Amino acid sequence: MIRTVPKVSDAHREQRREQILIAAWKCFARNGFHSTSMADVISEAGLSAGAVYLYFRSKEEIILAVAGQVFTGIAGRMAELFEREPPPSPAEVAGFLIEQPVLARAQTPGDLFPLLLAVWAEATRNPILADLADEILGALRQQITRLFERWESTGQDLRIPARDLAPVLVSLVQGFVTQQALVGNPSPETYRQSVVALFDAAGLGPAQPAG
Amino acid sequence: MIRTVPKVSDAHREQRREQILIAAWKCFARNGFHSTSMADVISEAGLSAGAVYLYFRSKEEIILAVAGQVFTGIAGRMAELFEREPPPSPAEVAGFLIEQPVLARAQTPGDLFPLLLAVWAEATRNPILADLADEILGALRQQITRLFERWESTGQDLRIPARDLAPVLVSLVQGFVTQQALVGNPSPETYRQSVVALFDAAGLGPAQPAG
DNA sequence: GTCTATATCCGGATAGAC
DNA sequence: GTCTATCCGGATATAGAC
Repeated sequence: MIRTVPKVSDAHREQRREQILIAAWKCFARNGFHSTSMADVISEAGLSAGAVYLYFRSKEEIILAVAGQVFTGIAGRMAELFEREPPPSPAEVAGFLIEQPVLARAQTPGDLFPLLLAVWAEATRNPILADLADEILGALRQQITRLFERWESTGQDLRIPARDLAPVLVSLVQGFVTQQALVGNPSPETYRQSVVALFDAAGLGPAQPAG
Repeated sequence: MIRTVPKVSDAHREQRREQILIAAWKCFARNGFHSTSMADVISEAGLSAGAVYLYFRSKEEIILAVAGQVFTGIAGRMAELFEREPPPSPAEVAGFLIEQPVLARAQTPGDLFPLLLAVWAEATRNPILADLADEILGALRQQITRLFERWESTGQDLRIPARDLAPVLVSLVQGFVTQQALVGNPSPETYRQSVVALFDAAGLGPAQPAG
């Protein structure tokens, strides 16, 4: 006569975690990690303290989960670029990355960009996040480097070592995120256009003749 | 028979404030704003709580003072570029800004860059810092724009509106700061070289013929 | 002017009822 | 599994002696 444990278990558990992470995402985007209290997250999630602590051991654990999603979300859309034929030019890669800095959970970039700044700042202090940042940023650079090399292999001239140009391209995205978060401009369209024009002028655009 | 107030007053007062700000600078660079306690700052300054609160009303006030110095320090070295004759090319401006992101109080960039990320993140939440960021970033962009226009006036072709290219250049600096803070590379030399090469290739270098 | 000691508050995490 | 009430540590800011 042993009653079975409630059947909800697994799916329910995942759903609850998601619910909490979405709430935390919103709070962190609004107020950053440190000005957000557990009470804020709990209230936003519409749960109780006891419930939240059943799914996450600590605030730290929630921060790591959210920050991890933000980080990995950035590199997520890269695969698409590898499928293009012919291989995209550096100008195209740059334009793509600026257009789609992240999708992930954010509906509006207004939510995402300040959160990104918070994650970067936190990563300079939290060893676990620092490791993650190292891994993700390394992978992103490597993928960009490979895309450049593929483009070179079609007979184009990069003029700068692919390995060295990749961080420059990453900068263009990070700087855009930073300026958007700080002052709300330039617009993605204007900025993208300027960057693409710069790459075009440098002979790294789509329509450049080989050599 | 009224005793005069101690003569140290003014100079001493400034010196004490400096002492506290330097201590706060160090603490904030190490641990960020929110993980730094007043006890940390007080201990680093070698003073007592009572003394510190005599010169600053609150932790908030200290944060604002330090963040303000960090922000304004960035735009400080720009004047030098305006004195150069002939006007520097965009490549030269970019190279200069990457070399000298800030001098200010930081002995080593290792101290400065994480602090910069902390300030940027904080500015997305603190209205006073947000205003300051708006002001400083606006001024920086405008100065860069003017430098571009001066360069154009010597018969060079920028190909991109000066006003639109300025944020791109700012990005290249912000992205460098971010990547340095996160993973410690690329080196300033390598990065500067790549950026300058990109601008050169785009016809924005020092030795390009007019037209 | 400077120090020590402390009042006060706030936030994270838990215990135990239901 | 979930909620309420609460504990406890730590941090800011102050009071009062010297």
